[in-house]
Amino acid sequence: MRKLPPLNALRAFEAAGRHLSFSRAADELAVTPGAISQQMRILEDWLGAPLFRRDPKGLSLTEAGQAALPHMREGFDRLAAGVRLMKASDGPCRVTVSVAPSFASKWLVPRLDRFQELHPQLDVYVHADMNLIDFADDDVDVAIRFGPGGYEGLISERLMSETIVPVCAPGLINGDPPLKEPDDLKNQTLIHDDSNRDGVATWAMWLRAAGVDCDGNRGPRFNQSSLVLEAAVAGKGVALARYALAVADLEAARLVIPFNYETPTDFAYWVVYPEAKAALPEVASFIAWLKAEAQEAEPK
Amino acid sequence: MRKLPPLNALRAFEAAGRHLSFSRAADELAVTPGAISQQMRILEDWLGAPLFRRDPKGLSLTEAGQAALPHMREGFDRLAAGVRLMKASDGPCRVTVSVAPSFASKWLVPRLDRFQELHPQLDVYVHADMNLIDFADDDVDVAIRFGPGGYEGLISERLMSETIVPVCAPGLINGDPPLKEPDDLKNQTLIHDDSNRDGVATWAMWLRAAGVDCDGNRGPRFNQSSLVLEAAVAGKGVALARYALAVADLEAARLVIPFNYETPTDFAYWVVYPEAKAALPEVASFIAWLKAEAQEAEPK
DNA sequence: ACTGGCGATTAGGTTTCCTGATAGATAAGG
DNA sequence: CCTTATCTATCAGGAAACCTAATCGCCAGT
Repeated sequence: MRKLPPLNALRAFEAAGRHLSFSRAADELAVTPGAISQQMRILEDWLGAPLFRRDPKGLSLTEAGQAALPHMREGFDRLAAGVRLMKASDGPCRVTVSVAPSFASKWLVPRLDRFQELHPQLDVYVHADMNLIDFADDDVDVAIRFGPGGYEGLISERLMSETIVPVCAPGLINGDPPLKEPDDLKNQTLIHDDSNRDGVATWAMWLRAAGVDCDGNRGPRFNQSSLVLEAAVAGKGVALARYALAVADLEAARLVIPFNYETPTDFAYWVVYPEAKAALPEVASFIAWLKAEAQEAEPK
Repeated sequence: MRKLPPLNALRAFEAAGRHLSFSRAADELAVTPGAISQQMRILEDWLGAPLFRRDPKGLSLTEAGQAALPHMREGFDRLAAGVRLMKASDGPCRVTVSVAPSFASKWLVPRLDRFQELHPQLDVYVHADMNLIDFADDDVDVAIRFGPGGYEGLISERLMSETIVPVCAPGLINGDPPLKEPDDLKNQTLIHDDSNRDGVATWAMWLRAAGVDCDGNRGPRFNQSSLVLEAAVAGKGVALARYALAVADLEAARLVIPFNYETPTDFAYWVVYPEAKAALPEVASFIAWLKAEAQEAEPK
């Protein structure tokens, strides 16, 4: 016989432990901080053991709390997934996907209508955001991320790998000055992408690898890859682009690769989602479609 | 932002769905049936969809309810596992194992002191029961079962395979009448084990396979394998035994195998437990130990 | 037709939970 | 040093959730 403490106290603990703050937990659950404080006292009394250390400088979890927190998260995730299954919902239902703005505009959105065709009853809500999202906070079903993979407590499935290529507007190739070989980059404006985290090629790295002796820090910088590409399309200079993002512009001849000097990267695109979300048919459909699209796009 | 219905209603649903009876759910949760009924109404109102079909002939789940139920079970399992982790408990803690009485007495209990040596701080509670148990109802962490495997919604790991052999007290071999070959069984008392489900060799099946023409239904019957073995030790006749259960008596020469005619069976011993239980260190230790012991015992 | 088992329903009481106010403690800023 | 902001703890009172007890209707098996 399963004996559980008051369930609301568990939910409060899950939120408080995740935020490491009673106030933010209270905010999330739409109650006052006092309520959370009381619930935690009740829970700790029930257990006979403390869950939080109330240090003057902030809250932290005891070992017991630390150990239990992931299970609480996973447990409530499961319940939430179950609840969504209950809402029979012959009506339209929604999949929310969190994705970086550039990947959304350059890769995902152009393909979305194909998903709509396959699943007319499903609405996709694209939540474009630079930051990693918290699946418990925001109402996000699945995320697409570019990085090294291996996201803690979540299922990560590799979508596609990526390579870095230089791109520019076609006019620059035979312009004045011309752009025929890497050394010509010394005379070009370099456009920089600051959105990439460590581990992805920068101009400085690329130039060094290509043997071009030149300061790779000149030129305009953008914090979104899509802006970088649009600047390149507008002929503002030469950019280092992630191939998957540039491919549409390359195929439309709005961009060209001046010289083929690919830099593969260990980073890849990943679909990331909490285990419990896979139980929702609409989410499962979307993930399956994503993987199929990526498969098709991958061989280039 | 995760929006959940009243958690108590979900718990009530999980119990009601599992029992397919409001009364039994009420019993389990120690409330009145009316309370369950109300909770279900609240939940269905909240969802805007029915979860149960109230047929005159009994309760059944709607499709939505059916789909959601396993998630509720799993969700509460996770929460329960988390709660157990909270109770830091440097004190002694307990692993409850459900096992058939014969296997308990003939295999598990003789080895338990070795587990105690390895984990002195852990207490093992052996819950011997013929029936399959319900992990949610009873407070059982892990079960050992003899059968075909593949238990729904639970993790099943194969412990060891099994073979069926005839056994008897040593004195019967050269007794009067003697017991030298299968045909001599016509003159012996056959002891029957009724505890085995379909698919495990009976005397009738064994005699037919061995080409002995004889009615295999004579003789005393027991509903527990351990009683069968003890009758054989006492010289009451010849029994068909599961090797794993008889091995201790064979090694001690209280029993012998009159002629080697093994019958392998597709059934095997399995450790079975809910996924969430694996998170508990004491349960994980016990399962690991079980598998190691079985490994050692298996080669015979 | 009677009886027992099961679920639905209602009114009313009990427990749980939350609020709002208050206090203490800390850190940043003037 | 004092102010302000932020955070948690605590308490009393009230709101909301929850449960009981009693009753009804329905069916099945005496």
